[in-house]
Amino acid sequence: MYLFPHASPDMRGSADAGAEGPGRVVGATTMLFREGDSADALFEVVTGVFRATKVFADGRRQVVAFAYPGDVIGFGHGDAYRFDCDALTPGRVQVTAHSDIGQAMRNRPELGEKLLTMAAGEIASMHDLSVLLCRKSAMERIAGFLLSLASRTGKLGNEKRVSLPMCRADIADHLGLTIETVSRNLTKLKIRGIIDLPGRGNFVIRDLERLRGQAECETTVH
Amino acid sequence: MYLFPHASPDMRGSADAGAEGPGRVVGATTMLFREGDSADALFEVVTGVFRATKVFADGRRQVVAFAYPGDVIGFGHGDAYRFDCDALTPGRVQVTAHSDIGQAMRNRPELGEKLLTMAAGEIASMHDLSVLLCRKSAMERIAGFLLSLASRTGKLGNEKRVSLPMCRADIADHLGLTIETVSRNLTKLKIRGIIDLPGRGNFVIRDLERLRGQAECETTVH
DNA sequence: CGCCATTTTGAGTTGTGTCAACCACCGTGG
DNA sequence: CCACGGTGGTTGACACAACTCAAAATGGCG
Repeated sequence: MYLFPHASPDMRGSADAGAEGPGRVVGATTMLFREGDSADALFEVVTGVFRATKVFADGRRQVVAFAYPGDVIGFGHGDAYRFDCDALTPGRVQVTAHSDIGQAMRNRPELGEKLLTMAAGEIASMHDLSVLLCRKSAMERIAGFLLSLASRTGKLGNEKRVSLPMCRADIADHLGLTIETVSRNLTKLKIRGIIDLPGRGNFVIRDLERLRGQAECETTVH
Repeated sequence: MYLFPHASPDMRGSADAGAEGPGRVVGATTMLFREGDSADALFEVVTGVFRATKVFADGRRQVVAFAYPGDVIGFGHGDAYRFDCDALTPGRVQVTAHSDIGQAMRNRPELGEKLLTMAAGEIASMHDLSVLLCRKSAMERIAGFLLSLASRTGKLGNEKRVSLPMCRADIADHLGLTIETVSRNLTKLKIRGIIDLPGRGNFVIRDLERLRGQAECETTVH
């Protein structure tokens, strides 16, 4: 789910060292990069929410990840970026050129191991993500998604308003569902009193335990 | 799909340096490691086919990957392996202790970048895998799987017999389907004259172009 | 207030899963 | 050599979750 949930303090230190000033300020809908652009920098999200999207020839779209403060975007590409990335909200990103990272690694070989460990963690979480996408029901995916948003914004508790800056289409394309299915399941959670939907762009967890239950295994898949 | 399709010559060189002799010979069904075992080595497949499997508490099973000669297994774990790995056929693996890799990286900092590039490739291919699992129809997945097997065994052409060393359950658990769906779609491909199934453990591509067509976009998903 | 995009709701379809029976292959043992 | 049993694969009937198409409702904004 996260591009880089495992970013280690060392990594962030190196990013800080390589970046100039307080980071780049961007407005909502600003593109950080497009698929095919020369991949020459890492972006660490300082504030705001970003969206990584892959569009296929036949029009199918996959929102690869949403990136929150602390997440790092731009790793896991070759010479060129493999997907688009833009801002869902105004925000700020710390930019580090790839060349600076190579430099830092030559100076501090142990940094390489740190990065490698990070990458290993990322690979493991992608394995998990594959499994989840491939084997979970719509309700499990949506409940799990809401939980992950609450967790990442530090509001994993009852009665706290959590921001939902992405539209239904983004959620659908992230979870491999349609907007109708997303909407229906959100409504179902609301009717059951598990969440509340006070206007667009927000939700409230009313019953965390039951939401967790929905994320587990509502229906038997396989 | 591949655990390590991007293994660079340098990487393999280092593996050779660290391994003793011509590699370890294993029989079919030999376990290389189990989930939870202390993750202290990398395995590069020399001959044979290996299977990486993750089993969940609720019994759901995911075949994370099949590894063919040239693929490397054992990367992307933390201290402990995150899934089981066993041999589908008799084979041979080159073993390199993790400690030797750290050592080599300290001596040759550029090796770290190589490994990092490998890891980046792995992350990218996992992104792709997520997309495929999440958005492709059963037929697209199966046709794509057959194509990838043919490609990896160097038999990507018409009328060549390709080995299919894994059982239907393995294919199903790899592609996120049931054995019945796998079987039905294989039969459908056979009826249409696109493939042939001459006894267990093999298949033949009769019409490569049409198989590619099936892998693309048979039915509209989303 | 009125427009437009987004979201929700409804009705019907369909692909894939489930359950169950059947078949084919293959090694074993009489 | 053949009967047997077991494993793995195929086929069929049916159910249901999610998709598709369509229309109505809501919310934001000028």
